[in-house]
Amino acid sequence: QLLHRSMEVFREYGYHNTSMAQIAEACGLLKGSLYHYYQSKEALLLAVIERVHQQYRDKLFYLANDATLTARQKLEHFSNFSTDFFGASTEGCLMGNIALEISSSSKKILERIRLFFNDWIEAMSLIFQPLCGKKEALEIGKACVAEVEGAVMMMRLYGENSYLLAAQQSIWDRLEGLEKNKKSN
Amino acid sequence: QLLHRSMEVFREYGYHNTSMAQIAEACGLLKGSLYHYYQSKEALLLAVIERVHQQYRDKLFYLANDATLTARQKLEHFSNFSTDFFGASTEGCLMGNIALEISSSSKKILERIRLFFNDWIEAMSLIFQPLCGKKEALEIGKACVAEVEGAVMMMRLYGENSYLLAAQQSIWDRLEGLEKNKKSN
Amino acid sequence: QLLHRSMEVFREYGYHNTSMAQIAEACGLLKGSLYHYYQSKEALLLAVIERVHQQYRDKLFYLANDATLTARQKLEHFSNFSTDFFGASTEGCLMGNIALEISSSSKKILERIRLFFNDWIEAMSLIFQPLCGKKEALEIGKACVAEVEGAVMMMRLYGENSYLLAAQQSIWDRLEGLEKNKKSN
Amino acid sequence: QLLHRSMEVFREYGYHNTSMAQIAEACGLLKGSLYHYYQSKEALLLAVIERVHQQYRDKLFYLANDATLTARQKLEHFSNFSTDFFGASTEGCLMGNIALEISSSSKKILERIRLFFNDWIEAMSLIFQPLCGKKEALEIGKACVAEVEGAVMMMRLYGENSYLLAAQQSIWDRLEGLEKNKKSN
DNA sequence: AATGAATGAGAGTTCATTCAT
DNA sequence: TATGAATGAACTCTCATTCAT
Repeated sequence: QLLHRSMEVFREYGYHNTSMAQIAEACGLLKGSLYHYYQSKEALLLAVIERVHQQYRDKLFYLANDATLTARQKLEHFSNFSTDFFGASTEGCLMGNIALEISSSSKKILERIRLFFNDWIEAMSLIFQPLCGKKEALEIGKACVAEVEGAVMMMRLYGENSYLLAAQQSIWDRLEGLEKNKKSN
Repeated sequence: QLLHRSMEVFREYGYHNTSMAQIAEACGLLKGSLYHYYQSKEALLLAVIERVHQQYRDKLFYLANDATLTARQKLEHFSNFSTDFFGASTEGCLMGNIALEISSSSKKILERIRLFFNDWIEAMSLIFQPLCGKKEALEIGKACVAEVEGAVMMMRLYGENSYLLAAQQSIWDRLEGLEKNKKSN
Repeated sequence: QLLHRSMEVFREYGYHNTSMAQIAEACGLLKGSLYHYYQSKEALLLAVIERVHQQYRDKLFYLANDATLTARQKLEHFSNFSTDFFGASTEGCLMGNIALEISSSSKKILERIRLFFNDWIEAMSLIFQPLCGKKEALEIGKACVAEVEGAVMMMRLYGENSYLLAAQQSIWDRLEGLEKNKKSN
Repeated sequence: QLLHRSMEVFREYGYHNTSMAQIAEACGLLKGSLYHYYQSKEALLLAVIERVHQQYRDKLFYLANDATLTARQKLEHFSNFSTDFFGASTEGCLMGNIALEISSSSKKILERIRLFFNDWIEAMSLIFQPLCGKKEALEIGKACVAEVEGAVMMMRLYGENSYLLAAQQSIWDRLEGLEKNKKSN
């Protein structure tokens, strides 16, 4: 799959340090051939981002809306997904990696990545919403996403995944704190 | 100051998306002239990183060792420093920005950046060490650094600094949790 | 009609600045499909040139040989044709446009375009032959063609057709000059 | 001289059929080096055009304003210049060659070339102004320029310069016609 | 007859780097 | 110390052309 292979290359090498020839090679093509599918490197990245976002939506974010699941169950899914997704390699998160280096060169890409994080944050906040106010839930959602991204960044830097586990634990702690709070009321 | 200007450019545009001409212009030089000071782009980045690390050491990290300060006082300094340092712009953290994009292309730089984070983590853990075990303090230090970096990443992505404040609050919460724990023992 | 659409594109954009994809699009095809009709871009241009030449022959040049027409009547036809043909747009003359840019890259095309101009010059000279010597008529024919081409070039440059009218007037003046000459003999 | 060599290449091969490598080779450089002087191919062409225009101005057009010269003397200069300039090769006129092929791709260049022709037309009309009305002189100027350009185009097409001589003769005829007219009044 | 995936050469351009001045 | 000309490799992208379908 062209987009999947491109994603892997972009995630590992970043945007500016990835050449079309490199991507083409990873896809078993010549660099000129890529332009048959995407009209530019930026358009290719955009398509990659959209695909990744779609995957998150289809496999993860939609669960946040599922009324039959408890907060714990939802968070369980989110934790597992993160572990599977980020834990598979130490290349980190495509969205995070790209976001940092692209923000100076392509507003279009940056905007697109923001949409992804908006969704993620919203999903996280939906998990916490039953346990606290809407506004507080949003703040927690933002904090959780930032925490995971920070952990993934450190994971990439050090090539080890203990950070990721710690971040997940921290999120569970938040949940438990809120649960305890609620009961005591 | 050549290194300071270079730092700003690298932080904003990243490594691969910054050209020597751009740096030279920011320094009021022509690109050929840069090679009188540093023998390559990588060497220049290395020097920039060293300087930034040195600044952190001289202005912040050394405080963690100061036996006359309480944990709260130390954390106060750390918070203020972060607010001043990262809050001044939304370009984020040079070390974090570069770490993500460089990890695939220069092991040397990556190693150097790890030294910085090692120091930072150690400093953070020294703050918490009086309140808990050494091992736990280290885990907390790692988590705090990851949390701040994640917040700074989101700050760069969204162009707003609310994430940074939340991360600092979260760190204070950890401190207070430990303090309460200790008293109750 | 494939050749007609191709002609329009070549006339507007020239040879080197026209891509097969552009031509294909103008013909409602994909670029690969063009190669079912013509084996190369050059062959396509050649066919276009031949078709245009044929049209000139069939609609205009043959009149120069018509013994039942006077010089004035012939010139009338030529004037009207030019007005219709070149006046319809300000894209100029395919033959002239291509001649200038192709002369360095394809002798074959150049030769073919010369055949067109040879015919045109001969036709013009046939108009004037009854009024002067054969040799002089040839010179006049060459001058007339050059004058029209110059005018069409300026028309393309300035996007206005006053030049064309002036050139036609100048040709009429030549005719009238010769007629007066002849009568006075 | 970089601009001179570039002019020769552009004149012979046109704009789109000339590569930067070709120009560089003609200048004894590598293609990348050209960008030290001009930031793009278009900018280089623009500079070439400006230089050629300047040469015409300095060597020819200014004469049209010289009140100490008669119309005949001025025209003499113009004829000689044309003979020298266009007669030296059969590559034709840079301005005309480029004008035709560029008009579809660069409005900027086209506008610049118009400035050249505006000057030329004005100079020609200044020659004729003493002999007729201002408005008529302008029409004559336009016609003369078109005639020369048409001749130069044919010269390039056929590789012979008889057309140029005929065009110059035609211009002299116009002058003599006006002179006769004036005397008879 | 027509498609569209794929090619491979070459285009314009950028850039880290060198070096004579 | 600083310049700026020059390099050569690499980059993104284009395009005429081929070919299996």
